[in-house]
Amino acid sequence: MTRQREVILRELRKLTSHPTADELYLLVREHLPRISLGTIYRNLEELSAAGLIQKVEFGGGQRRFDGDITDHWHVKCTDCGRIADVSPDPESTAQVSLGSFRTEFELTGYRLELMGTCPACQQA
Amino acid sequence: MTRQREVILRELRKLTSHPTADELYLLVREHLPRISLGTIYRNLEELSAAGLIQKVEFGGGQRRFDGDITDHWHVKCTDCGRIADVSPDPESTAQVSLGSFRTEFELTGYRLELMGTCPACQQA
DNA sequence: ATCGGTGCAAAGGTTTTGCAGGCGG
DNA sequence: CCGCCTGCAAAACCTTTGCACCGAT
Repeated sequence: MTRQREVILRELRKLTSHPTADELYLLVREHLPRISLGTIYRNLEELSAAGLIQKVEFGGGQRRFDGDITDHWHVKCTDCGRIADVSPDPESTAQVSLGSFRTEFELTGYRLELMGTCPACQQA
Repeated sequence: MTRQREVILRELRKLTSHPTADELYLLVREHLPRISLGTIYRNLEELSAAGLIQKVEFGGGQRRFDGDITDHWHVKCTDCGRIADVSPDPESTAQVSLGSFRTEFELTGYRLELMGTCPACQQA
């Protein structure tokens, strides 16, 4: 755990905004002005592999990262692109059960991405 | 509906392999040798906007396209990367119901991507 | 002294776009 | 004749990688 990795993890955990590598780069640079974008990417990859953070890969856009590794889903606003968390209550976690799909694949996981309109865009 | 668009749509509908733009480019070029990759992308975008085809955007990889627009999901093999269809039977469609998520977003849709091991990779 | 991690810069791969020309209406 | 669509090429964009250097063990 280098200084760089430590700061990246700390800054990411401060946020609930699911930043891109580039957005995080700008934030981390305030603490480590000489850090490079390559280092950001390398460490985000490491942290993700170590299970300390989560990659959020909505199709079409660029990769985003989430410091919250508790079980939850994401919803993306189709108007402004903002991504928010959706907490998994007992009712909704029960909804996706890998056992009940008809396929010859041996299922190991899934990604559920919700789409909708955020409160701000609903008013506009 | 130009000749180019027509051929692209026809070739895509022939396949169940969820090709990338580039893979489709190679196929379409056998019929229209002078077509450009830019035209492929432009038309796939148009066709998708018109609801005639479907974009399949698994996170992390490159964009894929599906000529089958009936309601179904996709499963990606985590070993070989192959993408297959999962037919939605009455049992599994009932599993995802937008009404039961706890969020302030007004939900309009979702994307469910399954991950697993395909029959071929299970043996290997 | 060694080794992993870093900064920097360049490369890489995919997708988008500007532009002039062509085709159909 | 007009306007849309094309082919071509360049640009744009995000991410990865090679390399020399540094810092800590």
